[in-house]
Amino acid sequence: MVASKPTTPHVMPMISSPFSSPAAEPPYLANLNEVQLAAVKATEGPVLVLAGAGTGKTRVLTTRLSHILYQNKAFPSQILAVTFTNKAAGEMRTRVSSLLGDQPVEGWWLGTFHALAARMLRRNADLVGLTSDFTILDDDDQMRVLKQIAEAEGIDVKKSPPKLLLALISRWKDRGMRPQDVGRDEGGLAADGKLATIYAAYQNRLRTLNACDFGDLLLHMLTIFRDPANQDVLSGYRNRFRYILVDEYQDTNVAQYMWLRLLAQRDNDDTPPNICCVGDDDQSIYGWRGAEVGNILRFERDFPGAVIIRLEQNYRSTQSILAAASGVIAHNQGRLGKTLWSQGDMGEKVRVRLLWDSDAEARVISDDIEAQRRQGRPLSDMAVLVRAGFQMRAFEERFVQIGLPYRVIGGPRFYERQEIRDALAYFRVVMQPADDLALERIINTPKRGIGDSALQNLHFLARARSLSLHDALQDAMIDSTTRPAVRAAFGQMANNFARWRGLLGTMPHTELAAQILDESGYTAMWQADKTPEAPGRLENLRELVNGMAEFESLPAFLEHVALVMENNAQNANQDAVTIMTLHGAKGLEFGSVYLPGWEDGLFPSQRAMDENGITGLEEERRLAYVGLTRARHIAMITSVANRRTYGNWVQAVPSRFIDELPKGVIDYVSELRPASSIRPSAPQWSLSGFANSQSSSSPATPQYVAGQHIRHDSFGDGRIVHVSGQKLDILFEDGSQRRVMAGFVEPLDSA
DNA sequence: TACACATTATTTTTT
DNA sequence: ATAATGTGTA
Repeated sequence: MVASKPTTPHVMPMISSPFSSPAAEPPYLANLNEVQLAAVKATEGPVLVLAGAGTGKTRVLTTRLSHILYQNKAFPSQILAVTFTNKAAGEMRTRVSSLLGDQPVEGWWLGTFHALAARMLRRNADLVGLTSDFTILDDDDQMRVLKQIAEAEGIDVKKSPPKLLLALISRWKDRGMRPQDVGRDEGGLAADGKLATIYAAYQNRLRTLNACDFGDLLLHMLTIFRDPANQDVLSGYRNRFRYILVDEYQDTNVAQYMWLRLLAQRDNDDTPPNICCVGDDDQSIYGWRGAEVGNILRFERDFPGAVIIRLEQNYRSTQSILAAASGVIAHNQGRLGKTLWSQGDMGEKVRVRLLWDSDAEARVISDDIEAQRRQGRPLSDMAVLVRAGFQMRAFEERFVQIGLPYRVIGGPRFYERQEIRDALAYFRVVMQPADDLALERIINTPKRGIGDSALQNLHFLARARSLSLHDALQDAMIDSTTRPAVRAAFGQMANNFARWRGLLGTMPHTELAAQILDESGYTAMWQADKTPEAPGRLENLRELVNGMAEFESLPAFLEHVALVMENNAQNANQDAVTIMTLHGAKGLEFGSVYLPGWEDGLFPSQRAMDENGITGLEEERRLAYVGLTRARHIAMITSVANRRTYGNWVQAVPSRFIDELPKGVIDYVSELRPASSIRPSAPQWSLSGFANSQSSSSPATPQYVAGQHIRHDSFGDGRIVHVSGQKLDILFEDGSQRRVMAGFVEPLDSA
């Protein structure tokens, strides 16, 4: 096999270089293959690099950047490099520096879309009615604002949970739509059809709070860029960025795409922009978050004259793993199409294990991990990749039980812990008195005798005089209708905040932070707390203050917290198995990868299929592809016949993705025996659909045909749309389509 | 206001 | 099953 013809990059006239031109072929270009080299050297004009899994994408990206810098085509400050995660940004920074001989590269615009947009917005906040020290709200804050607004609009927050409203509004923002761009009735059924109104009210509220949510960072920049009155702002950035580089392009949403487009175009000039987007349509797994695969599929049309380079030689996985992954993803329609190939060994077949329940699953996987470890493989080179967070617990429990070191990625985040959020709220009020949300959070934490009614009173005062809650504290002190005890509490708060604010800049910010936590009584509150978590919380607070030392100032730290929601690497230097979600595993690789929970409904997720039909299913399939291609040598897929869901046992059917695996590269073993021999209490159901069990073990099971009406114990009545062996695809009356074993249903009509 | 008790939703995936 | 809410009583 041969790599796809390396498309010759078209040569553009060299732009004037800030430094003198270099001469010899730089050392960092060694060891790249032909296609990779082409991708690195095609620095001018629009380039799309389709990088299959394990084809050396990061290497190409970093080398390309080094190349631009090494050749003095641009100053670092003239490069815009967008990554998907902060971690990826960090990695890029380190690798480019090391390619350039360990020289730190300073001053380039490298970061996530959100981090970069925030940086721009801080400089131009006044153009959208904010000040440059605006607060970036996290999920929790957003939800609270939205809840207040929904309630004010008379919405039943039970029926339309703020979480859902927020998701819908975020989706609008992902598509670059402001309230005025949304039609009155576009909100659908949510919130009694008033979603558009709520959205508008929400945006107004954020502006009063001098706050932004994540989507706003981009949305506000779009608003600024598009206003002819701000042409100079846009021009400024356009002229600055000579080279634009985007990683994980398949996961960009519309707003991000438009932001890029605006930056890439030149004023009064049709010179094609030097924009390089790297991605893989087969690894697009964030559609639910507004990502548009269309962006990558449309690249050539968006950027005429674009060069497309395909990286197809895989350096990561064995032939078997690659074949398995390719076999699954081949079932998707509408791909750009790529053929991964590798010169590697066949390697071991991909193991597929059908097991009784989640305990067996955890046991089988942990046994294998220990076997690998005995063969000398480090635990850090192994990972359990789950579809959903709740699957993690079974593995944690098992690993604890047998004393296997592990680390969970993506669990509850440090900055989402209650005590951390409380502490941050104090800091936020100090920095940003208008931050009502933060003040509300801590106004009675620790208890100060400010209850619901006192808070309502304060709200009332604030609204009457158009003040922030913080400023209303002062008024309340002299307000005669306020009870004296409450008045005193308000007064003390106001004084405290004033004093702390006065101390800003007079002492190291870590010291100030510690002082705030002490003087507010917050630390004392946890010291007095006798619950078992209290010591841990105090420890976290200490860690928070220590962590601040790395930052220049309190605001710089708060910015970091808002945007860099990355997990603090717990026991990072310990040799441990990684447990994480499939989403979290994107971009990583491991020697051995364990893929549990391949059951229809869990993976592919029922919800994905119900909500987005075939599109949802295809995204799930891409997730399967991502999972498999994380593995270098060993991949093991497990599926379980019984899974505990919400506390009770639910039967499951092996994932349809298992059927899609090419038989030749699979080692398929079912450890299932007829149910009766293991669980006398289990219902009369047959496992004959599973491989290697004796078929026709239950002659009682009737034969079904498509079109037949059936009844299912838990899902109700439905109609069979498809029969494949003992597996039935049934469309239930609630509208959901599920795959269930024939043994679980009974016929309603005798067709 | 605070605590004990009852009820309820939770299971996608995250910058 | 569990954690997070809400409700009622002291």
